[in-house]
Amino acid sequence: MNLIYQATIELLNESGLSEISISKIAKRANISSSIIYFYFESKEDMLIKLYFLLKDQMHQLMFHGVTESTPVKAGFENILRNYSNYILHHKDSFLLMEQFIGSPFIRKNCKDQNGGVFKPMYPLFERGIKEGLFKDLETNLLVTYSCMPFVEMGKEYLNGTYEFSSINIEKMIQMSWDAIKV
Amino acid sequence: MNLIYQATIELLNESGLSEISISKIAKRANISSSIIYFYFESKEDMLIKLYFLLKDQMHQLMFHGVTESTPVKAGFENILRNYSNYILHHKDSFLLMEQFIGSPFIRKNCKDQNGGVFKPMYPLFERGIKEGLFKDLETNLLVTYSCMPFVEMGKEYLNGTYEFSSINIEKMIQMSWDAIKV
DNA sequence: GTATTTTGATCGATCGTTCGATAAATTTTA
DNA sequence: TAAAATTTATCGAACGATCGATCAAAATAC
Repeated sequence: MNLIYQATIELLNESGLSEISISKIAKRANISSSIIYFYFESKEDMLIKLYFLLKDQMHQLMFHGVTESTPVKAGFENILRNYSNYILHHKDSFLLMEQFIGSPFIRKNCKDQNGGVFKPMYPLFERGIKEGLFKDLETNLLVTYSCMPFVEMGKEYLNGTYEFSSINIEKMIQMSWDAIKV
Repeated sequence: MNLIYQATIELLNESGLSEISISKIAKRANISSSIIYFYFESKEDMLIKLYFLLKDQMHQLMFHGVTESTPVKAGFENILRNYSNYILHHKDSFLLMEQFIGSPFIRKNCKDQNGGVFKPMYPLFERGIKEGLFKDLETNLLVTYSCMPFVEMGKEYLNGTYEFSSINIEKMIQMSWDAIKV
């Protein structure tokens, strides 16, 4: 099953949702195409399960070492550092998530994921607002100003137009903090 | 030709790149499928030309009323206001651009567009750095912190989870300015 | 009446999916 | 524990449908 996922990730990042097919996945994974229907109901079912798997993996990495009792500022910094490491060390997964998020395919089939992939960060930010650390604005606005620059600069890193060095990452964490602090 | 484009935009926003086909486009536009090959070399050729058309339209709207002699701060604010209006009044175009940008299809076929869709903003930001208004950082970093939150909140607006009111837009312009000012 | 635009028919290729046949692993029986 | 029965995993072949693309003929415009 991991063979199927891996081949799918590769092909999607190479050619995109428009070019993928069961036979191409099977050929890439060196398996028979029919076996995919032993593990999954359909092509769509497989893609959706892959999306949720990658999303869960990302969340696990993002919140590593951060609990409800972690101080807001430390949690904020750790999550952004974790997310940077995710971009650095799981490029395929990161790129594919971005492709999924931009496509109506996921929008249509995954009603659950309202609030986007950064939804699990909301409680931390709401704590930050309560403690008077963050501006008293909509939570999704604060999360967006904190996280989206990392997403975009991650793409530019994979594009070769930005360096994701420790120094640059700390610089960005500071900028994000400045954008939303009171 | 506009019939073709319009049908393509609709179908792409409804079902995505994975589900589109020449015959579906023709059926939606109430034309024969063969005529698409009179105007375009191939399906890919058509999609690429549509992408460039939408990108140019977006740029025209974004820079409306802004020239090289516009003061940096006024230019900055006007561009973000223009972009907000673009999101508000060209939802289909905005959504499709995001889908294109996330897909390897455009990455592969449009080498020209390095720097992303916000490339034309770079000169303004470089002026801002020279004038000592902006932090002396990489231009793409400044542009990202200014614009990407608008992209994300635009998606949340279309999602029904954020209001793109004048007040909120001005609030965001202020936040973007705060993030990158010295 | 020539040039431009549009069509319907049609091509081979590929699509997602199903099927029956088995190989491999596990469980049940005696 | 050996044999039999069942379950799980994999395959290649094949299905009708649709794919992107072509082309000669028809329609339209000038």
